[in-house]
Amino acid sequence: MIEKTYQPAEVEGRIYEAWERSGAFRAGRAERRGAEPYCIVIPPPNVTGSLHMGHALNNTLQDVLCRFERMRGRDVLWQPGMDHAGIATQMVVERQLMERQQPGRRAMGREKFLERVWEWKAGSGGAIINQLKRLGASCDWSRERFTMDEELSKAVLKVFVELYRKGLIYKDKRLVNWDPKLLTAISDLEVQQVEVKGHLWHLRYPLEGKTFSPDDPSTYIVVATTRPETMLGDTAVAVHPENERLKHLIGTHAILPLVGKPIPIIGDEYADPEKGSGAVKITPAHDFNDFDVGKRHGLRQVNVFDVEAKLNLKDNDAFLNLVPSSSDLDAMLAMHGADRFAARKAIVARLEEQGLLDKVEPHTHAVPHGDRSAAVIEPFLTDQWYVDAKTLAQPAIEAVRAGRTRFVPQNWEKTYFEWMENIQPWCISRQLWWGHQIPAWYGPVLRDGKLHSGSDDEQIFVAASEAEALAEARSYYAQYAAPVELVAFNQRYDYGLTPVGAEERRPTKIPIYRDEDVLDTWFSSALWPFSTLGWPDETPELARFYPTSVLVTGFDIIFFWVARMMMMGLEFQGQVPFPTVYIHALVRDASGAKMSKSKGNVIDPLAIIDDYGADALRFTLAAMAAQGRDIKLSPQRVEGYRNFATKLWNAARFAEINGCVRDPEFDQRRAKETLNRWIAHETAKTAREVTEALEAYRFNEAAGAIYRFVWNVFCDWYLELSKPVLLGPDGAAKAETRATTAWALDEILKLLHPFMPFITEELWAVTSPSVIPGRREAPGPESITTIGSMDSGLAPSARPGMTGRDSLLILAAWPHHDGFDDAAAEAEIGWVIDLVTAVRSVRAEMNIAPATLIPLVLIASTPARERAAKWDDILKRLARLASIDFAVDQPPNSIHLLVRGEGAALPLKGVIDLAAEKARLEKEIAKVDADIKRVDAKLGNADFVARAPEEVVDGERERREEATARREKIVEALERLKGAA
RNA sequence: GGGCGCGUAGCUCAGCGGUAGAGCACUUGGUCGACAUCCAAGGGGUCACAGGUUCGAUCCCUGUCGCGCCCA
Repeated sequence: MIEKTYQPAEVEGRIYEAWERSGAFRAGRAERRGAEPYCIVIPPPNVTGSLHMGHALNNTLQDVLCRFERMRGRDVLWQPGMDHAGIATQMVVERQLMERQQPGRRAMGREKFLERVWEWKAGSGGAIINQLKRLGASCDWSRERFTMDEELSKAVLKVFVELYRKGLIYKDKRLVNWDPKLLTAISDLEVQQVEVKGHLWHLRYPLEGKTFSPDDPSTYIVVATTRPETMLGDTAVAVHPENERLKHLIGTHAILPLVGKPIPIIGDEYADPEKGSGAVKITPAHDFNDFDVGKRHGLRQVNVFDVEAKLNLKDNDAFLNLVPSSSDLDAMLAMHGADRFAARKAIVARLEEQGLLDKVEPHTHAVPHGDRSAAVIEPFLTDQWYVDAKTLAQPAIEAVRAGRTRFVPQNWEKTYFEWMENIQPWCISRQLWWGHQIPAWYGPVLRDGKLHSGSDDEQIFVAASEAEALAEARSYYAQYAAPVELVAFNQRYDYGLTPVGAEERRPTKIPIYRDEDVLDTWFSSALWPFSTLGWPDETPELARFYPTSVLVTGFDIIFFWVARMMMMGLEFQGQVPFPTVYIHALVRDASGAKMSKSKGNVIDPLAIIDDYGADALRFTLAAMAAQGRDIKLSPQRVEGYRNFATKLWNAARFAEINGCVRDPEFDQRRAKETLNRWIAHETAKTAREVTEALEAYRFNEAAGAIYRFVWNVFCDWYLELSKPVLLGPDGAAKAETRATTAWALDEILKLLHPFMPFITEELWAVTSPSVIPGRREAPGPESITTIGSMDSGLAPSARPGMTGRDSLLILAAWPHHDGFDDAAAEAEIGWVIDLVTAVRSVRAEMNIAPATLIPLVLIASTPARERAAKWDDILKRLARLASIDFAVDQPPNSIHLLVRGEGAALPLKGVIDLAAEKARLEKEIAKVDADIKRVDAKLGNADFVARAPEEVVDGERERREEATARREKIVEALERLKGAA
């Protein structure tokens, strides 16, 4: 028996286990060896992550596609896994150490720390995997991958080495986005620009050769800056070359206040004459724009901060170069080690004392913040590894232009092109421990027959392994007898030099050491579509599933991930990683705000699943996933779809109660009963709609089609119309209707399964247990022979007479009805529906009590009379009629109806309010008149008749005829009513 | 400043060159054995505004206003 109510919490876990045990999620199932492959790689969630609504949407859509294609017979691989989230994970573990008052990362050392990270991962990492399972994700978990897995790490090494050898990876000293809290570089994409209310300080820089006087503007130049503390690193002042007011100063020098050294005043278009004072200070080591200006003019780069963004002045050769000693300088040196914000205050104060502060304006500007640490990012001059993204981007751009990869919706192409065409070098090194350590080793450089070393001057050996790196180094240093030794970073300059002669010293060993840094997590994610399939090995999976079929992701990740997968896929596989990228919306809260922890407006998908079931959540997300718009999620909407699940459940119960048991011999196309032919017709139509919508990634349309079919067609009409037969005497018609009901329900379960996998699988099982095909007489639950791996743990409700399923629903064949169509059945049942609806309308309007049975008179053609006779029972029951009679003319004192062009009347003498009926008819006439008027306006327009397509004009003519006929009948009815009154 | 998108029923959103749709909310009535997580009926929209293209515009184009996001 089907339970009275559906309990998602009770069912979902059991069903999920059954799927896993059956092996249904697995790619490469033996019976699908010859099937077309279908592959989606999951956007790997962070190992630190937990399921939020964005994941829920993203994975629901992927699961819908995978289940759909799996049912269509394809060999589906939904490749799951996670990425190692370098910064986030390291932060989590460090925080944990701190909370437990254990030694910090640096105290325990790299190796120990990494052990701890792995321990953490084993313990509390990857919680999201189980959460995905609760959502119903049908990933092939046997193939789960992690970006730090040995195999995937191998891929990372290979890619790094190859790109390095091609010159597409290189080391460079440039400004990076430096996080002074996490002490690492981050990429442009990990920087969030935040609008901050700050100030624009106008500073006076005295001109060389003049005696500074605050009262004489000709003795100084005013520069405007938002970051006065960087002035210690200024190496020029720039003015626009066409700035009439200031251009005469170009070529002269200003004296850098507090430092006292002259810096050139240069002409550069970067200085906007309209902004600030028209002159800007140039600090190449602390500003991206200034860096470029500096390159153009050959300016020195003076870095005045340390890695924590504290003033670094003592022993700073670049800063102290050519600086005369002074009390100002002493004061500045005394601030060595001061935080940048404290330095700002102190410097501004000192400038003000000396009359060098011109003015201060409030100024709102964008300040870069680290997306993980929230610290203000410092442009910082360091050596880092870069990928030549510009070169790699070219084929990736071309692939989208040529349509080898298309975006759905297409307009995201623009975003992709926009970014790709302006792409910057990709900084891939991170000063972290958790991640793929860069396979680069350094040793002293050989020049003029001597070994030189120093942090800016080293020989680099890039190799896939330590052994290879050593081999390379040995051949490089072949002229020395001294052994090449791998040493720790802090021993990198230890040559153990031995004196040979008076001058010469020879090394007793040559140290090489490995780069301490790791790679950006996205570097490994970029390889995901092929590294997870086994590359660099030539695995059968790689051959079969690459390129993958589609990528499903959010737009926020186009730059981070999609673009990079395109680049790497094309470079290393020679093919795009996916022909289609489906970009879905962002999930927002009910009022449209982005969900965020700090706003406290997060809707937890797991809480929704607890309250309404996973199916309701999935259906909601799919139904709202219209292309090109964000999803504003409200629990109310989920509740509505929970009700939908309940509706289906009850329909199945109704079928069961009425003995609607599946008959494998039954062929709906040969059904004899019109009603059954009708539902077959409607089912075929719905199957087409759902299929076409899913093929076009129109999830909301697919969901809408099945929703309407289940509720408004199957439940509201088919089941209602079938009741007299099902409740009536046994016979061929009843048997056929039972079989049809069971069949239609099965088709519904299949069509709905991608959206609501749990309840459909449960009903599939409950309505007929999985048994070995051919074993028709299932004697009882205990002795059912289940298909080995398919044994389910599903509700064993086998009863005598039930016939077995060939498989779980998840592996059942998707409906396709080869264009089955029955217009005659549609006409007949449609008429019944319309007639019942029309009568109900009148009853409601006339306030006729439900208990009152009323007579119906049909003024209609012979076919309608036949139909009426045939549907007599139904019509009486659903429209609550006392009798159905026939007449040539409308009887007096009756209400007039029009159903599919034919008249009907409800003689309601004494029951109806004649005045009300008169008003109703007049209202209808007005409606029809408006209709006619509109059509006439069109048809009266010669241009319309001449230029509009023929079928449109014909349509209008037909409409006019119909409307006129309708009008006549209503007028007639009205006349009769007046006559009677 | 550059780019993308949105403004349709009270709310959330579909739709889209040829008579405006759904869910929720609302109103009225309903418990006949699937379902009150339900059934039946109903009200409610100059499709932001102004021009233009067209035989015809909610839909295409331009502009205005309002809102959001991304990149500088």
